[in-house]
Amino acid sequence: MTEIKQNTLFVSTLAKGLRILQAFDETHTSLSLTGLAQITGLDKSSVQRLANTLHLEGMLDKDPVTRRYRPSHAWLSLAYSYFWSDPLVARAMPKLIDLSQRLGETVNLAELSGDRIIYVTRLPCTRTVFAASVPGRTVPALPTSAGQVIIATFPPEERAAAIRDWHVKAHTRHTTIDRKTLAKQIEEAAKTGHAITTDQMILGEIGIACAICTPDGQSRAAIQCSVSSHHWDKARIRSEILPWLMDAANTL
Amino acid sequence: MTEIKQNTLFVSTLAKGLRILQAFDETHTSLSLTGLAQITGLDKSSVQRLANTLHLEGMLDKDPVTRRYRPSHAWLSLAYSYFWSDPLVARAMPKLIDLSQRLGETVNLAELSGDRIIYVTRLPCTRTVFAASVPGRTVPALPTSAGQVIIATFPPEERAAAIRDWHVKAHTRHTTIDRKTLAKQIEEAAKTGHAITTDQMILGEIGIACAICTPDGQSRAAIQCSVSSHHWDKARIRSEILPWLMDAANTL
DNA sequence: ATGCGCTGTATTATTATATGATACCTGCGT
DNA sequence: ACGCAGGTATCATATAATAATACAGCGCAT
Repeated sequence: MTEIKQNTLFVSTLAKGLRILQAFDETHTSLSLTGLAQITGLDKSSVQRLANTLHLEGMLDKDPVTRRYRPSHAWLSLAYSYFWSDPLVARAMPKLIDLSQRLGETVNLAELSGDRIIYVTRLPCTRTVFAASVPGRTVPALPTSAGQVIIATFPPEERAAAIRDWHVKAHTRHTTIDRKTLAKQIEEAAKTGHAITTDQMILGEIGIACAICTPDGQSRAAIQCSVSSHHWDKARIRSEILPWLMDAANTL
Repeated sequence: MTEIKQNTLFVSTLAKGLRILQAFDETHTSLSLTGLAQITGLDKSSVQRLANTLHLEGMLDKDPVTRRYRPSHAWLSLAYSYFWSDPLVARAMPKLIDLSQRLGETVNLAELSGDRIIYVTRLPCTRTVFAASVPGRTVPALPTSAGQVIIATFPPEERAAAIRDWHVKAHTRHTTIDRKTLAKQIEEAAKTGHAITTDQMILGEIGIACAICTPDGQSRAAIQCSVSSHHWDKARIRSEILPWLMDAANTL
């Protein structure tokens, strides 16, 4: 079928099984056999066998009456294993907790994943949209505070390449998609050591981020704080939030 | 190899791939090829092909120098999909946030998963051990506050079966493993509508839980709060924490 | 330096095993 | 009562996973 990857070290059956798992997302919270077949593009019979296997192995729950499949608790167990495998999580967690208590605002550990930012751990302190309160969400890196502050640590060519090539997508009507503007913002982040963005992914949300650097000065992660623009302005953010964020990021 | 499950609807290759993923846990945060082979019991060649496939599909990161495999960010994306698929998470999140702010203590959404409790979302408010601060952790249901309060909602026979059959394992030297005692505690939970346990999974930790019931009175989930026994005693917990927990659980 | 052992990589013949077409069953709506 | 959609079960076929084997790289000890 898929003609590429005719490598003998590539197990296409397993790859197909993974496509079943990845068919579930924000909009597809439960899927029928035929739904899975449509999304994955796999044969109905294949989906039947693969989904059945995933079910027997505890990776998919199956509603006995609707026969629809759903992600199982095992998906959370995998995340749990991830948290242990990422050394930054254990190091950052106590500082994140302190920060969230001190600021009374949502703080996140964000990491670079390809050209996107993934929120690895989130400590929501105020009611917000659901997507912003659970870990694992990914968003384009370029227009977000965490992304900008990470890119700002890159050597010049890599930084330019990111600004030129990385994908952006408007999530709100105010998402910055102009690459000239993004370049300026990233340059600013390089100078000041932080980035503040507004209305990028969610309207009314301000993001503040500081990079977590390795000893060589490079960065793949950031500490990020999300606040409401109804309660905060940039001046107050700079005086009341930034110093704490900076300190936490620098001691990691 | 595995002689059972010779069902034509069972794709053993996929099942083997899943075993690779599940080889990672608290103690195995990164694994070499041979390490994977040992843990999974699979042939070295199979592991090579399966791990390679998982790597190419973005499910495993590979350290280019040590050649060791690690969980990838994709594992968090799966958790993200889970959060959307579980309707309880979206309903509970705002209440959990309010609770954590009001109490200033760690609150969790716990669900029953077989004979174990899985912490689905966690809002840590005080520094604690790492395992207690990230979602996805599972523990035996019987001795934990959340487990007891859930089992307490079961009809008599199911409750008895759980107390008799479900697995328990001592995590601390004070973990309750005596089933008579557990039966009493669960009966107490049925009467009072809540459960309070001490030193069950972590020394110095007190757990308080209230069940989240469906209209028919059954329960598969609980709101749980963890506090330190150095700062709290049962009387103060009952007066200052319980009413809020109860309220949150009852309105879900 | 030399050789050994360990771990990861690549290749191959063999056949086990995934495939997808097909037929059957069930429940729902008309 | 009927047709249809979605889920389930069966089966012949050849694709694609298997595991044995050989090769390469690295560290370690002699």
